[in-house]
Amino acid sequence: MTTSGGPPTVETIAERAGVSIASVSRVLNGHGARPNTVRRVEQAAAELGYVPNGVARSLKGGRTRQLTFAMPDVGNPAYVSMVRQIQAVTKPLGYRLLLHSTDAVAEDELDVVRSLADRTSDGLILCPIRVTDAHLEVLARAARPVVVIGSLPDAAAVDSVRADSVHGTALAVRHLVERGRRRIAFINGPADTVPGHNRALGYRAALREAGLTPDPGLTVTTEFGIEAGTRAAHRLLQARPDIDSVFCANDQLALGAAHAAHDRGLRIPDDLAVVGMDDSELAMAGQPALTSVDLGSAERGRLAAQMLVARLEGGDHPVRCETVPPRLAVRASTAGVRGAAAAPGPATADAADAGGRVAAGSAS
Amino acid sequence: MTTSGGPPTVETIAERAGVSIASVSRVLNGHGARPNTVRRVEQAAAELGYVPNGVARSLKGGRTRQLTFAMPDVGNPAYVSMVRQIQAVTKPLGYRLLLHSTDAVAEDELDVVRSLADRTSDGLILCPIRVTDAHLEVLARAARPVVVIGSLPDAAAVDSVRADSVHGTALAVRHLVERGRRRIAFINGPADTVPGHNRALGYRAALREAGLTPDPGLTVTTEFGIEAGTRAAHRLLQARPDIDSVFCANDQLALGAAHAAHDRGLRIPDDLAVVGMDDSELAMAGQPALTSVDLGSAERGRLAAQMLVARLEGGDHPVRCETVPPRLAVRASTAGVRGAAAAPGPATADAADAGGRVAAGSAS
DNA sequence: GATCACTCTGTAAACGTTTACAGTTTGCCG
DNA sequence: CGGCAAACTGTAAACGTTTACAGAGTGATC
Repeated sequence: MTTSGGPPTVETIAERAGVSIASVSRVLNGHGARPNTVRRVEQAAAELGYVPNGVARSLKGGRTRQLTFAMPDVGNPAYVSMVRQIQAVTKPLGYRLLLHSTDAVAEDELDVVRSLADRTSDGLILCPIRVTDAHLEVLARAARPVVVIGSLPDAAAVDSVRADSVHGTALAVRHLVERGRRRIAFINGPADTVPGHNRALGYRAALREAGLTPDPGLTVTTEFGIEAGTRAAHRLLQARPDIDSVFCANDQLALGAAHAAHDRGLRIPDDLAVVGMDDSELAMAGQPALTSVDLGSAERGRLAAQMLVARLEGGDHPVRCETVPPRLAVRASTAGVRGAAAAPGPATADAADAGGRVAAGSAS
Repeated sequence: MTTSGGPPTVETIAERAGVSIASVSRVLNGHGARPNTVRRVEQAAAELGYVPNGVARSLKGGRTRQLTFAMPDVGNPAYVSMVRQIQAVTKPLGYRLLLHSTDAVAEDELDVVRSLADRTSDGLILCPIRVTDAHLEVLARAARPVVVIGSLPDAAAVDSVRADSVHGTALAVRHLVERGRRRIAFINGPADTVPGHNRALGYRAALREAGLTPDPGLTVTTEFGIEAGTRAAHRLLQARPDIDSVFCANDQLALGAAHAAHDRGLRIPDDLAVVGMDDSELAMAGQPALTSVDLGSAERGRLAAQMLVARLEGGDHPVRCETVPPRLAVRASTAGVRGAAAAPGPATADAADAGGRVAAGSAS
């Protein structure tokens, strides 16, 4: 007999039901058959516990119903929340999700895009650490649709979703100004990255907008990490004890800064207001809880997934480039008004609770 | 011409190189050919940018080189560190990783196992929320190798890796006892889970082992979360102000408890020692940093991946069931010796720094 | 009862690869 | 230069599915 050891196939079912493999396929895909045929095929399939081979299906159908998400670091909470949202969009649609950690090496990023040519994945969501010319070249030839999370030159014919670090930073600085702070320090992450550069831009712009002169002595850059934040804050506070607030490039740094303040006997927010970035769980871990800029990681993931699916299932449409507006989660670390000189508009003291309310920010 | 619009295939290459598709395949897989043939095929492939179709390969080869990792929640740091380790093991071996979030619904877990029959994945690492009879049944029929991260009945013929919550908890309690604490409270997570139950077991056992009588009034259970921890700790400290230390079922609860202590003007570790569990970044977020039990999430992920790969590539071997021993990361939240009556051995005061040193625990 | 339209079914090809087998070439040796 | 072994090459089948096409069956209608 042809139906030997292995798992059942259409052929096994066909034999058992006494029909052809075409009928088996049709019944199983609901393409219409005589009731009698339907019954026999379904019974045979049920008895043998038949499950169609997905690989064969993919080969015939020309698509795998698999999507790939490639990002620098699985551990980073920002990417974790992207994964969660991507799942939320794609799982109900029956897509499987392949996870690829590039470990922040550019060549690995290029390889992921190139490997789309092996037809293993129907589409890709890519978070490049930095976009080089090589990226653009490879993206232009990509064998499958790609959505990039990050900034791309306008010329690139690739869908993308970007955060807005400039306005996100400005949002934080403006908030501190409204709370009456004037000597606003800035602990930045590595400055040689696009977001790092943009944060510096937003910081200076927002200060000037508020009529304040950016003071180079109030900015330090450091690698990311809680302890790095503590060290940087100590350095700042040592050199410039007059600082009344600090904005940090992520929540790790902010929490570290809060620790430093505590070590020095400074009270938050009375003596030092602290604002972080990412609105991760670490912001809630502060005591008091930290105000934090949410650059919309979750939203970016959701959007990217939707755009990719639209590319796959919808017809043709022009290249999309979306910018997710930053939001500010206001918490106790910036509560209270020290000086009211700044904001002549309606008082903002009612926003001083720790409830984590959120204010929309502007997008470019 | 047969080579039309689509991407190049072996046939396209064969035509261009003037050889048969068999030769193309052989050259590309290094199975030996005349130098002249090799040269022509390689040139043709390079010129056309040929990439073999992975789906067709999988169909012919009977394996996809894809593995699936299924867990309840992508956001949970414990699973995140598992993902990272699994990647670390499988990526160098050329496996792709499919991520499946079951959202903690049992039926979804069963479906993942069942869907192994579609041949889309070569193997599965499953983290079930709880193992039911239905799980065992489905696992017994699994079409591909499965490694379960979690506890399985001995009878199950499935590879598994388990944590040891009992000894992990005991490790924490013993540490507190050594530090001179006597009224050791316990904030547990949901008690109707296997780990929740095991923690309760370990807690009582370790107390008795130290000659202390477990006091039901010193244990509370709550859902997980920082704020839940704060509330639970307030309740405990209100009712029993004599408490001198608290062990919490995860770092969120521990951090919340630390906040509560701070609110009440208690100093850590002097007035209240705090120990958490999972050794996540939150433990470092405490001020002072929190001592925490590491149940070995990373190690479990690594082991599970290795076991799965061994099952796939190695020959047959008996079912393995590994238990990962817990470790204690000692930090400042348990520093200092208040009473020396407990540990008559060498003083342990040198472990009182915040350096996060790690002590091995016992495994069953 | 013959014709027709219609539905259902089976055969075979296709997706793109690898590989068993048989056939061809090559080089070597006597 | 003939014979032989070894190395290489091509044809065809196989993996398991879906589907175009043609053929067979069904029922309705005249």
